[in-house]
Amino acid sequence: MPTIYEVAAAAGVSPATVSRVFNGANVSPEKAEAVRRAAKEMSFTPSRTARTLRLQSSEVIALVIPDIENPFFTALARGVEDVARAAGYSVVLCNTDEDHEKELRYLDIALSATMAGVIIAAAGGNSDLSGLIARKCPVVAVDRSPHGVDVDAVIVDNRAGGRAATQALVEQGFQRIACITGPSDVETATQRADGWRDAVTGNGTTDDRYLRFADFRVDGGATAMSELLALPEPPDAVFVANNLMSVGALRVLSEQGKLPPATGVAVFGDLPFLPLVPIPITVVHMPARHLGTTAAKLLLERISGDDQPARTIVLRNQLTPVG
Amino acid sequence: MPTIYEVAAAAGVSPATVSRVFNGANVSPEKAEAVRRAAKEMSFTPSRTARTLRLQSSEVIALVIPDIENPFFTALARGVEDVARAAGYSVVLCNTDEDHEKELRYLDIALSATMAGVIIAAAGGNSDLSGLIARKCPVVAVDRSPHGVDVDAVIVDNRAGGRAATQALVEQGFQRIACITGPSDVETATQRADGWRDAVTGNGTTDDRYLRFADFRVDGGATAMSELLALPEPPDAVFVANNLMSVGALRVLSEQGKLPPATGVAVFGDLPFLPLVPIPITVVHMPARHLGTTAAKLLLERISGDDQPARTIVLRNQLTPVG
DNA sequence: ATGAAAGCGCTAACAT
DNA sequence: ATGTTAGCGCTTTCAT
Repeated sequence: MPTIYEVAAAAGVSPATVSRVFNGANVSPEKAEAVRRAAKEMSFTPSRTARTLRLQSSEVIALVIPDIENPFFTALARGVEDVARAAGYSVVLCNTDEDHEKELRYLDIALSATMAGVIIAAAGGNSDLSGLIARKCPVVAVDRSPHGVDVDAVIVDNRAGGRAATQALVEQGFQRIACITGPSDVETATQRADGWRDAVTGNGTTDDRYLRFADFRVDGGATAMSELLALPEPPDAVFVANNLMSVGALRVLSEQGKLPPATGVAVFGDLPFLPLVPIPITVVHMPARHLGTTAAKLLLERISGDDQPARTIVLRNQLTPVG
Repeated sequence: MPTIYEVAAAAGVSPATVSRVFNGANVSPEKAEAVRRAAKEMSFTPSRTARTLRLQSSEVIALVIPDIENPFFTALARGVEDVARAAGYSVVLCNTDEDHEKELRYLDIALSATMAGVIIAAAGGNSDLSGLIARKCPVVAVDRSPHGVDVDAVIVDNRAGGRAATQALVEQGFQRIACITGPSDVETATQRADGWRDAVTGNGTTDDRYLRFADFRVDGGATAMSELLALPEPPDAVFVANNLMSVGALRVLSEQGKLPPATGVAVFGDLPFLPLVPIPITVVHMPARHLGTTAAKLLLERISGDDQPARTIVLRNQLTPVG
């Protein structure tokens, strides 16, 4: 790897001039040309590492998400990317797999690589953002807002969404509405379950027999659905708190010949790939991409020095019947 | 951000000693302890940037993929991650969106950030890996092997898979078997189409009316399927060359009431989320995760200095009837 | 076992 | 407009 020194020597100028050429500073056309030629000749690429060390900051932002296999998060990632790229930043994705160790490691990297900022959908439980915050590394939380930390957040109203979805089931006349939600240490999971509880209370099914904490993944949804159906008095409807679990739940319902409309189903989040045969399901649409673009915009503001108090932006999620 | 100098001062030792403590070199227990305490006190994190600059290499590897929203690539990513992590490396994902500019940018970053290596599923056309290769940055291609570059590659036999899938359709008695494949500048797309051609030749349908180049995405599959069905003499079966497009194609078939078994369908790649209602489809299983783990292992070997000639590993993809 | 010091490649004063 | 130089934070000889 050639350095600016070698390019400088080849072009007959000083290293500073080479640097200036690559950073758009004032350089006479002839020298600039000479530098560019020499650089091309040697196929010189400026070292980002050295630049980052010198500048104490880079143009890459980290996007930390708990499950890269969930289409919701990949759609969100696309949103982040588009906005970030347009502003000249690159995005690197870090998959934590809902695991705190991995998460911590990535945050550590972001910090010690002096990345420009991080957008994080926190793994379950209390994520430790204190390091980032202490070092004033711009952070914005997305989808899930970490407990007790004062950072920008872009979220949806999980409780209201859960309530609306469940309410739709109530209005459809179902009597025993179950709830399959995510891990109990993930905020969005409990909030959506709270929404469910809001709606079923007074409807006779406050009963926690009908509440299942799963893992936000396909198999977890399937297992929970099986358990519910095995109950002495099985539910006649179910509110599923995320997209992936709904795939599992529907699969089980299908196997047992109890697909909607035989069973009522409402889902928080969009089905990743619509079922081929139209099935009447209630869906709370998640503005995944929009969450991403919004978070990226907030982060960019922070990066450029915006110092106002932390903001929380709540995006609307729309209730739509599907099928 | 405290530096080793400040930690050294606080602990009453030299910077070199601090460095040694953090790198497992020989240091007396007392001093080591003092250093650790001071470091914790100041919540010191060694600068990876400085370390990378000094060492001229880091412990992160870049995984460059063309479509982060495709479950095939995310599964592959999981495979890479698991192997890399176990060896102490972190993986950052770079989404190129099948776009050469983005790809080039990420490769440039990998290089100028002196990453340990890169695993790449190249965007369509000829990816330029020359920079990486010239600088001896370890590279392994996965899923798609870039043209005319001599690098390790982990792939599947696309042509054989396409042939087998189509052959299954032939054996099921279909007469006019169409093919929906990916972009014509993506190797895997043309190879799978070649496999289709192998199988339909002699079956009367070599006719390119039945061949469609789409974009490897859901909508592309849907559009292509619509076009095919609008033909004067529409096909009675279709071989779809990737997972996402099959979702689109099946959707269109469903809308027109022509779902299998009315129409024959064979797919290269696993349906991301199986249809609820069992539908008889032939699937060429893609060992996505395995592609990832294998690529990661090859890369790790190269990183540790393995200098043998480039290898190409062809993984088996298994034909399975589904539904 | 420990310290002093050079240097990884770059940028930004400061000088000219 | 251009060159000189110090220094970003770390690792690693080379001494001791």
